Parts: sequence; structure tokens; C-alpha cells
Amino acid sequence: MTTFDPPAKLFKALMHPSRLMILETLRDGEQCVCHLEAMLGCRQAYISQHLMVLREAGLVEDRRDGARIFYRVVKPKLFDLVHQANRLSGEKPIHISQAKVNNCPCPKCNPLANDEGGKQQDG
Amino acid sequence: MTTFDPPAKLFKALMHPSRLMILETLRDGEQCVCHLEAMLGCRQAYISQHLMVLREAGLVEDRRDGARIFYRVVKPKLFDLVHQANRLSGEKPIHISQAKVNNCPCPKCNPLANDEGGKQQDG
DNA sequence: ATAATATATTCAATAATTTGAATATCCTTT
DNA sequence: AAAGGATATTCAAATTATTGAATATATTAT
Repeated sequence: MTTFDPPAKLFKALMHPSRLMILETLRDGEQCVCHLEAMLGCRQAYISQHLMVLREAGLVEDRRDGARIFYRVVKPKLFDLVHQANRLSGEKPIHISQAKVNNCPCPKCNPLANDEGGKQQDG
Repeated sequence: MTTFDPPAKLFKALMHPSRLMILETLRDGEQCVCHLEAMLGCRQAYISQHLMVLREAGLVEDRRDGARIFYRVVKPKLFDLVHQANRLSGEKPIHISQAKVNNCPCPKCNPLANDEGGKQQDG
């Protein structure tokens, strides 16, 4: 309708904390849904619904690798936008740990379990 | 609730095209409500409601001058955020004319009508 | 084929946003 | 004080977002 519809739609896709958390988790590179599930501590369907919003807004794309589906941010400049918004909100810089997640079965968190067999690297 | 609530709230305040249009109109400096009314071509109450959202999000502040109330953007960096979002949306740069608006009675559009008397500068 | 795992979609209840209409408030002029 | 103009608030109906539950789809292993 107006000139401002496209940016308004972008902001609308970004207006949910869980979606921002998802994006921030993707900052490190693509991640599978089960990893996002473990990071956010939310149910799979919930994550999937938010991923749908991000996907339909054109902000993320997915790639299937076997049974898993990996999501990635399409334009890295999106990260800047989120951080700039965080700064404008007067908040401390966002930093979420990209460390392996314990209860996550994905190959990034448990490479040995999937690629070789049985072994884990927990400590 | 989470780290992402503050930026999410900011995005929520920005998710409406009319509010983006209002902000962009304020880029040139403070403007009274009747000017925004003339710029957007919307009713006063509608504008006022969106101004309330922006005000409650801490994005704009108002100043009364006589019968008129002038709004201004608190942090100019907000303009960058909107433009960055517009760029990310793959749109042409936003530029709205800051020219005087014909059907607007405010002092910025009709300085003579208010400050001196009767005269206009339309031609 | 069956079972198990990973992910997506649909459904429904609740909550929030949008927006017009009506009305209230505050200021200025008379 | 009354009237008129500028702006804010309240109300209500329509629309949209949120979110859990159930279910469907696709892949891999048996």
C-alpha cells in the first residue's frame, strides 16, 4: 500500500523475542531445528512456527541434510539491524553462547555421536 | 522475560507503516499533529493513536506550544534503523518531500497565516 | 513394511493490534 | 464564561498474532 510497507513487514517479522533469539543463534552459521530447540528450551512445534514466520518474511532459508533441516540467515546485514535495535533500546550488547548444547542431539553439538558412533564429548 | 524483549518491543513499535511514515516526517525536525495529519492524509484520532504507541515506546517526545503539540524523535539513530530496514527490504531509499503541505494550517506550512495575518505563500 | 527421528502443518483458544467513532481535555479568542 | 480549534482518550468491532496440542510428512534404520 505505502512506501513503508516493506520495512514495516520486516519489523513485524522481528517483533518477537523468540525470533530474535533464533536469529542470534544463527549468527554463528546454519543450525538445525533441534539445536534451536535445545538453545531456546522450547518445543519443536513452537520453534517451527517461528521459523515459518522468518521464512515467509524471506529472512531465513533452509537446507535439508538427511533427516535434519538446517536454517541460515539469508542476509548477514540482518544481524546488524538486530544489534542496532538492541543498542537503541539502551541494552548491553547481545551475546549468547555458541557453545555446544548438552541436551542437543545435532551433529554440531555431538559430532561423534552422529558421525562415528556412540562417543560423546561432554566432560 | 528474555534478553531479547527490549529490541523486540522496539521492533513492535516500528511494525506499522503509518508509524514509519510519521517518524520519517519527523526526520526534518519536530512537527505538530495537524502537520502529520496533513502529511499522512489520515484523521487526527488515528494519528494520535499511533503517536501514543511511539510515545509509550519512548521513541518520540512531545512539547506543547500554545494549542499545538509538537512531536520529535528522541534518538536520531532511530532514523538509521528505519533506513537500514528499508535497505534490507531491497527497496529504494526512502525520501518523502518535506515541502509545505497545502491543506495544513500549522505554522511550518503557513507561517504568515499564523504569525502575521491572512497572507499565504502558495502560488 | 515398520518403527523411530526430525520437522512442518493444522487447529483452536486466548490475547493483542488495528481502526473508526464518539467523546473528553486543553488552549486561545472573544 | 462561551465558543472554537487542536489533540488525547475511550470504546467497540474486526483482524491478526501467539501458543499449545494434535497430527502430518519426510528420512533413516531395521
